[in-house]
Amino acid sequence: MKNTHSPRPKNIGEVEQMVMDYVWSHGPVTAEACREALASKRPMKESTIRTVLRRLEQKGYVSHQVDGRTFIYRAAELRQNVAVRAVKNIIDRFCGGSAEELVIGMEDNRVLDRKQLERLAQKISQRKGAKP
Amino acid sequence: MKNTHSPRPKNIGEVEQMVMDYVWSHGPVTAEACREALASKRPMKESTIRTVLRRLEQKGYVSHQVDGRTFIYRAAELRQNVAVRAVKNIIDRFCGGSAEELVIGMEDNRVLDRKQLERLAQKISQRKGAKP
DNA sequence: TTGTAGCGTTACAACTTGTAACGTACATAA
DNA sequence: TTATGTACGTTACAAGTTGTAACGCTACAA
Repeated sequence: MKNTHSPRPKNIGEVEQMVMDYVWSHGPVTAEACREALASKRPMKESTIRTVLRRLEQKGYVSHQVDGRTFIYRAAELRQNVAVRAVKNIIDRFCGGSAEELVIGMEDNRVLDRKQLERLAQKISQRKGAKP
Repeated sequence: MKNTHSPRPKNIGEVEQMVMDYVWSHGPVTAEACREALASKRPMKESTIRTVLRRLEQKGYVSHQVDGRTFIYRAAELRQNVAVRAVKNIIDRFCGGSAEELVIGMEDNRVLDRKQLERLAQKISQRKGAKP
């Protein structure tokens, strides 16, 4: 296994992750809406949630657009794409770019069970004909 | 997409990763051997490499065994398993535990190309009959 | 004009990561 | 037996990250 080190992507903290979850689940949000939604799980002051959102924007996870005096934040990328990039990074770092062994290893480690693997194989075959 | 947050695993730094790469590639190593091997890419003082190895041990990536006065460090887990756990974590955090969409997304994002997907499907089918 | 909603600036503590000087324990050569 | 070197732990420190928030500024409403 070779090991190509790609530039490590900006990590995401625990609170940051929570906020992203909310932004991904519900569409564009204001800081206040976000704060209120997370209030039960994670009470935050207004300035706190705003700092978090600002940092998420610096990291490229969200972007904002101004509506009057209010910032509307929205996810800059699909959740799935972020996940894929994160996985790609792991593959580069640990598997020399080859994802195949990894996926097989996912069964050995029960990340995917046999049923999921079968559905997976099926989906893959369905896509055989898809355009590049 | 639900989102179950599993306890986030100890991250691994850049130098730590390099050291792990070496430990994974070559079997059990002493601190000195490790230091010499990485010297061209990353010159480190003796105490530095030892600190790194000690921290890696705290994080559970390596374990050591004493031989006379010398510590022999060895990987505590297969590289592949660490990779799989890292991926599993991403799946839990981003995909509510379902890896399938992720793998499909890996083609859309060209992490896996069509050929790899086909080999993958083939490998999966080969394993259909394997014992659990 | 004055309160206030909504944002940026600044700050700070805890933690992580890379780096290393220094100290300690033990073995071996002189 | 003493001096020396080997191999390790302890301690430290700077830079970066993350969570948290107080404060202050500005524009709009009453």
